[in-house]
Amino acid sequence: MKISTRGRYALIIMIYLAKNFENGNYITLKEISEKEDISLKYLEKIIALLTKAKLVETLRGAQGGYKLNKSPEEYSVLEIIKASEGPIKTVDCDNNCTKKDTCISKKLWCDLDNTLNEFFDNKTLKDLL
Amino acid sequence: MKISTRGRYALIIMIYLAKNFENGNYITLKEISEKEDISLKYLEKIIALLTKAKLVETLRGAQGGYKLNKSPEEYSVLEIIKASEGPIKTVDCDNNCTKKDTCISKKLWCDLDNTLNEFFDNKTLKDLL
DNA sequence: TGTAATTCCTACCAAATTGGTAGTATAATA
DNA sequence: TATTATACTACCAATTTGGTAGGAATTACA
Repeated sequence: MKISTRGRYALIIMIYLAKNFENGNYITLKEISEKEDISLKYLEKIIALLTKAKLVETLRGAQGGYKLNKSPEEYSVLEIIKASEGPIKTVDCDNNCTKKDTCISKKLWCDLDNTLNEFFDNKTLKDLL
Repeated sequence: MKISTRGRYALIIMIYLAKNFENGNYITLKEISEKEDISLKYLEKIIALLTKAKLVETLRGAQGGYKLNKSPEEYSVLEIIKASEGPIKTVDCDNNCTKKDTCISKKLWCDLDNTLNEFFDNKTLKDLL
């Protein structure tokens, strides 16, 4: 029942980019790494997830970096969490489960997932600034 | 962001005991293990957490086993989850964190923990039957 | 056109957590 | 005292977490 550093650092990155959204420049990971005091190499791995999910725009090479591709209020925290931590599924009740038809707590976990999805979906990146 | 088998199996055990609460007998883990198809040895380890938290009453030896010590509607799901999985803390923002004063997402994680606590606290063991 | 800056990609690794198994000691009951 | 249970301790494999390292590809700019 933990949010791992992947999700937390992803959010830190996105907040940093959001703060610099207005001027439209690309921000390097090096800058974020130094300002937030998180290893560059680890941030590289985490932002790769955000890039893959098309949450950020990237430019390689000199003067390159990352920036948001829409304004902060258009990002839900949910999409950032999902991109970095994967979909919210607090238990693995998949179709392989042999007891799924009689499982008495299935509804509980379903409700939990819904509650969490709603919690994160109701918050935008802008709300965090 | 997962509920581990500890929490899930703990709940299964408690639900099983709740179903047998009326007759007042001790239920053996062996029975639960067979009915729920979960290894006896693993269940032993999990119920030890519930015993330690005084959520169940135990009797050793022949005719022994486990039973609830209060009625199902008096157990919140929260206390069962806490006993088996530990307190709900989705991120480790402890006092050691050097950035805790400037941390922009601290409130988010606090709200999240509160939401989860409330979610589980509002449900009793009886609600699951 | 060369070079510095920067992302992208792949491989590797240690520590912690998860999900168990096994054996034995202890207690209660018939 | 034999049987039935829980209690306790130690161990272990697989997975996840939280990284590190090195180099290839790309771009801007002097």
